[in-house]
Amino acid sequence: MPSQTTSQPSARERLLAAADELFYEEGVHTVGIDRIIERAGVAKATLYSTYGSKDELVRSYLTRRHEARVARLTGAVGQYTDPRDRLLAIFESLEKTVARHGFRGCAFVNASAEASAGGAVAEVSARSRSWTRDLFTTEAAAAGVAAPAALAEQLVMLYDGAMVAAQMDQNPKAAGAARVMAALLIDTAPRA
Amino acid sequence: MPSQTTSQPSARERLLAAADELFYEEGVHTVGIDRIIERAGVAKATLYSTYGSKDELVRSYLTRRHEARVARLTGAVGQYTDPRDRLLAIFESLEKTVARHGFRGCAFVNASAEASAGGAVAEVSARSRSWTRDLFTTEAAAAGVAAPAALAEQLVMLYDGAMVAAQMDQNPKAAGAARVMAALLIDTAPRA
DNA sequence: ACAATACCAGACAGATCTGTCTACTGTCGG
DNA sequence: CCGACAGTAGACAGATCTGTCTGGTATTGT
Repeated sequence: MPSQTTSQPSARERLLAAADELFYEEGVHTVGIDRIIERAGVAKATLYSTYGSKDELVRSYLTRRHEARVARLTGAVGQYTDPRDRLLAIFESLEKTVARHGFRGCAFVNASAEASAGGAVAEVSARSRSWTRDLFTTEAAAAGVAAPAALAEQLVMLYDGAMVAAQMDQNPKAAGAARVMAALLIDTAPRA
Repeated sequence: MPSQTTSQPSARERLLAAADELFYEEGVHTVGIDRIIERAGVAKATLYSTYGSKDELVRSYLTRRHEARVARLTGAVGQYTDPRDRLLAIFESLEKTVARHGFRGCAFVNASAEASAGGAVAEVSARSRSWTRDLFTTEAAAAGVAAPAALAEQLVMLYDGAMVAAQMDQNPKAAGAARVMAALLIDTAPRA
């Protein structure tokens, strides 16, 4: 049980918050352990007794990013009942995400760019992408389209493309353009 | 003038070829100078007398990638005369690209994920993306659409999204799905 | 009161990375 | 024939990175 007399969060949480900011802003490889413990205000030994290795901290960072995405998207989708609205809500949420100050693209794509093929990064990324695709597939099926998996594949591509455009071209309006394309695809998709 | 008595390419070209392979496969930050000179069969001093720094080698690597893209896409587009075919030819070319063994996503997106904001990577990436967007815009205008820049923005997003999907989901068929979506967008875009 | 726990500060080892420097080798033009 | 040049091999400096270890401090449960 961590001490909670002070109002500060536990060392574990401070470490994860510092890692989240620094890894996302500057890249997993660029940011060293020393930068993280300095920002977290935590001793190096505490990091290693808590997370064991940098690789495990990276895994926790991506897992946290995934959980944040799940919360964001399920919250957005849950605001509506109409299946078409629920699908478009994902893109509305994306519009807010890419407009946030400090947006720097998809954490999973970025981390995968610097990680080796079979490691923790690939594993968590695959899980997160699979969850996202399933969300699209479920909602597409609820919308009554004939091939929900195919529509989901298209919408995921728009989702990814919008994040790349927002990051690389510093153009947050890309997400709105993706939403418009998504509406077109949803409305022209053959129904069962 | 480099010596050409042997059939080997110059040290400069061997270095660039080695850097291209290794940087793309494993990431700019992960691959050290020693790995590159070892694969190129070149002395370390030669690398530094030729390129000056690792950063300049990275810039040359990305410039080479950009030139390859220009050659690939202009070649693909040039096979057709009908504006619609010329636009779709870009996606046909993409289908071949992502199906190639060792495809690992967009070199510019990947390099940007590990580079700082204002450096050589950002500069070359911006130039390449601008060229690509202009290609789409020019062809969209030739196709007679009312808002060629807007259609180009959409098509670039599909282009990026397909590369992300092909890389992250190991799904080369994503590029074909992007081509189908592109055709829909081109055909439904308002004409002038 | 006291042992366990959680944490901090920082030295340290060992590896690795970029970039420089020295010394040597082969080739070619004049 | 010889000086200029391009390149090789590898030692080296200096920085940085991960991970370990020592020693000290404060809080907590019993």
